Parts: sequence; C-alpha cells; structure tokens
Amino acid sequence: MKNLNIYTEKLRESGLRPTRQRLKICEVLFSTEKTFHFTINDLSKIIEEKLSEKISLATVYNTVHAFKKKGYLKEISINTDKSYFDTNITDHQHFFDEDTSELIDCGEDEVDSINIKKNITGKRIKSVEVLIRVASDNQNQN
Amino acid sequence: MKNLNIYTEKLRESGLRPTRQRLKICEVLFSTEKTFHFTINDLSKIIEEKLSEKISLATVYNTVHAFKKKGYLKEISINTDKSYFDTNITDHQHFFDEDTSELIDCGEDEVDSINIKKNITGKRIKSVEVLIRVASDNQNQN
DNA sequence: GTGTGTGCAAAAGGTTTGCAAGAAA
DNA sequence: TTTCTTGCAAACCTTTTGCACACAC
Repeated sequence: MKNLNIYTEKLRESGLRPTRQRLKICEVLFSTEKTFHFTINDLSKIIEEKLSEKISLATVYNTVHAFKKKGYLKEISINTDKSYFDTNITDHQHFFDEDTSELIDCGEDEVDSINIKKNITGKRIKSVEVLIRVASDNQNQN
Repeated sequence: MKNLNIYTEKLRESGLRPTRQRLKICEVLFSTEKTFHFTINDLSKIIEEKLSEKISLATVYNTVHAFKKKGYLKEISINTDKSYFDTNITDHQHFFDEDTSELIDCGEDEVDSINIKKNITGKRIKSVEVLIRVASDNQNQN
C-alpha cells in the first residue's frame, strides 16, 4: 500500500486536506483494482477489521460525502433503509438481488443505452439510473 | 365519492377487511382519475385535511404497505430520506426534479424500452426501474 | 496562528414494533 | 368469539449536528 503519496496528491488537488483518516479511507476504497459496492456501515467495519483502527462514524460519513461530491464515488438509488455507494464511477447500471441485498454491476454492453425523448424545459438531465431488481425464481412476489 | 362499495369489494377480494380507515385511504388514493406520487407524510396530511379526520401513522404505514403488496401501489427508488409511492401502477419511468424533490411521470413513448442482455442464473427479473435526475441548468453539480 | 477536520454524544427523522383496546366476520 | 385491525408510545436505525479538541498548513 504505497499509494499514500498518490492519495495525498489527489486529496490536495481536490482541496481536501490529506488527513490520516482520509488516507486510510482512500486505501480501503481505491487500493484494489476491483471496484465494489458498500454501505457506510460496511465501510466502517472494513476499516476497523483491515486496518485495526476505528474511525468515527461522523468522519466516515463526512469523507464519503466529500468523495462523492468530488466524483470519486457514486451513490446508488435503491429503496432500502441504507445508502449504497460504488467505487466504480463509470457510467453503468445495476442489478439488485433482493434475496441477498447485493448489488451487481452491469457492463455497458449488457444494457442498451437509454434514449429519452422527453425534455423538461429549464432542466438539465443529470443522470439516468437503471436498477434491475432480481429475485429467486421460486420466490413469492414482493 | 360513491365508490365505497367498489373499494369494499376490492379490499375483500384481496383478503383485507374493509375497515373505515382503509376505505378512507382508498378514497384519497383512488377516487381521482389522475394518478399521483406521495410520501407517507403527504398522505397523512391529505387525509387530515381533506377528510378532517386523523388516521394514526402506524395505520397509514400498514395500509400503504398492504396496498403495495397487493399491487395497488408502487414504490419508487430514489435516494432520499423518505419513501415515495405512486398510484400509477402501469409500467412507466420517472424524472426526479432535484430542485423541488418532485417526481414526474414519463410516458411509455418517452423512454425506449430497455433491452437487458445479461442473465443471472436462478434469478428472475422483477422490475426494471429508470430514474432520470434533472436539475436547473444553472445549478452547481451534485 | 488560522482554518479545517475529527470524534463523541446527542438529536433528528422516517419507519417499525409491542401491546392493549376495538372492530369485523 | 375469534381473528384481524387500529393507535399510541416506545424502540430502532441510519444519518446529521454541535462543539471542543486536534491537526494541517
């Protein structure tokens, strides 16, 4: 994990002070090639386990929101009690497995791009989010 | 509002007892041709104002969830603190105006149907939800 | 030294739950 | 009379906030 200098730079560029806590969070979020989905609670636990160090919940919330604002993270809209985030910030869509509450990435080639024919005057489209809910074949509905 | 008999029947068919509270809620939700979006809080207020009668929050939650389960309502996935519901249960998509926190229906002909090329073994697609976020042209991002 | 960030505990806000009283079948 | 429903208050959980202390620059 010798990316610390890179993270320091990255944070400075964004106008965020490279504090110990933020660097730790960067390490957890960005030091693997694989992207992943997480809730704040997940992240908090990962930090505690992997880095054997606890970062206050308030700070985790602050940091995640700061990173989202800077475009380093994306938030995913699902109707659950928790918020889900994604370290994959490229344009892509999701499956949501209702049995396990897990998100699954959907490659660009796996969902046709969406053509929107409606305009709302004075409004700009900020994002188009697609969520495909799946569940076991033998599951009762809803 | 002489649909009460219809609602009574509808509820009985679903295995729900046609209580005074449920009939009132039916009246508010289904007695207009126009469909609409609402939060639990909205609904609670509408009941109080229009029917000058208060129905306990717990009962409103119960009823809305029961109606959703029976397919009389749809829940919409947005990342907000509240849950949004829709009396329009046909297959359709939404714009979400971030300036006003309002939902806008999207006609079937206004968004091309989505073609999903990915399958998840053992899982069935339950729904495909599209949410198009819009905001004022002159809004700062995120 | 100045301004920003952290962390604790408390507050907030929407939603759920337990349970006793009430209504429907 | 049996079962389902209501409603209140309390509990719950995630998220936000206030404020004192600590750190980055």
